[in-house]
Amino acid sequence: MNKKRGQNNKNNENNKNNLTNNIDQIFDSFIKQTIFQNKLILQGNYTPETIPHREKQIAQVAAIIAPSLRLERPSNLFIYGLTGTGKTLVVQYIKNQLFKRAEKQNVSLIIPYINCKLKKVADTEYRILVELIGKLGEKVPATGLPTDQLYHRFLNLINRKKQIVILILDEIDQAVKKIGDEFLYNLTRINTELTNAQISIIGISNDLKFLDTLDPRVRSSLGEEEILFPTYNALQLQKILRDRAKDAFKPNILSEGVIAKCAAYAAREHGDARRALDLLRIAGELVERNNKRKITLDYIDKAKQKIEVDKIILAVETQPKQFQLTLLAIIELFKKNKEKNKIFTGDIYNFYRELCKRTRTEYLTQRRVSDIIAEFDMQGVINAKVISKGRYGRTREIRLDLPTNLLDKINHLLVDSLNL
DNA sequence: CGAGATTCATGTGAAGTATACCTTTAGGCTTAA
DNA sequence: AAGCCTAAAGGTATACTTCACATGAATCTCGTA
Repeated sequence: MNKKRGQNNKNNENNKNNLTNNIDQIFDSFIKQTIFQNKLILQGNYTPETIPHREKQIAQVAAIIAPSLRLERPSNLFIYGLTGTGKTLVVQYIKNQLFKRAEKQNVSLIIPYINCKLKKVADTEYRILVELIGKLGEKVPATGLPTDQLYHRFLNLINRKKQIVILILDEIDQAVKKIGDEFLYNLTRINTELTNAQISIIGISNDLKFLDTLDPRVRSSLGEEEILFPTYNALQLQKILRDRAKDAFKPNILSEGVIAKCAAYAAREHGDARRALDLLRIAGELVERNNKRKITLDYIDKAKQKIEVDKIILAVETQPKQFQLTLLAIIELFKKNKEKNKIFTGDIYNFYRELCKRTRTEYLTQRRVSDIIAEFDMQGVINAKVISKGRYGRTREIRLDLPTNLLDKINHLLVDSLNL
């Protein structure tokens, strides 16, 4: 991205009248020389026809929710496994199949899918309900209504006729971590108030120990059935990649060993298939951007770097202003005293106050900043631990395990977006 | 020298406040008979 | 008189503040060996 911008600038300086021409050229080269046959196939939300090495899990899930086709309530299901092990994919796949079948048999099924991780979309009980009702085709305000009224609306909405609702809650551990497990209890209890419809819940979690942290009541009802998704090994990853690459790229685009390398990288990170596919896709995009016709091994490395950078950059970019200021304070402090490698809340807060003064921004209290730091920790941007320094008090010890070049990038990004 | 008290800097919980937004309601205005 | 619009009243969620108390190991204190 940066590279492209740089080129544009240069052209711009050379001859402003040529600008549209140049853009045209860029577009042209994109259209003509694509090495992709169907890039969608490599994208994260694509559901392929077959899912290799997940036959057993598919069968299990299908067996568990099959009763819905007879309008019987399926057991609640809890699915867990590390990221990129195909949990969401399998569930989506079965959801589609189930829909087809339900249509044929004239059974009324509703299967809303909600990702609880999305900040500002579904990270409170209220917002999850808003999202849920929205999926059912009804608009509700983003604020202002009592939560239990949302429950009532939801209830009435699905109870209008005899039907089964299978609620899919992805990244459920994130939501519970943030807002507690009470909403799950409420959801599981809805059934007792439903006369026509029935609801069951599919919870998906990346956290293997998540179920243990739940309130026993919730645990027993949510975990009526449990399925573990094991990680893929390198060989399985290769098969997955090969299957998808076959249709995604035009022939003769991949050099020898590209797939193996992608698979090896992903296998090293607990067999994350999504990661492997991203690697392949990004590598392809990079190749295309450089007007080459062949994905070579070194592009995989480039793609790997780009993914890591992009992921964090995106996370940083989308933060609210106060969060950005806090993060900037953390990063600047780290750059200042590199040798120490750890900093404390108090230092951050002071520096943060200074930054606020510089940007003429209202500053938040330390109480709030403390919570913000805790949130960054949860998001995995920083690494914080509450420690006691004995006589010298108690604080969070914050570490930042990011490569320096990335650090600088974020730094610049923040400085830019905050107008410093 | 060691057990227990003290201390510091901030974590953390609860309650309160400001803001933005929602629904309800009542009054006022328009309209059409 | 019926219908519609508007503004006020009363309510909620969320982000933040204020207040108050909790934490936990380094350090201090003081009695004892």
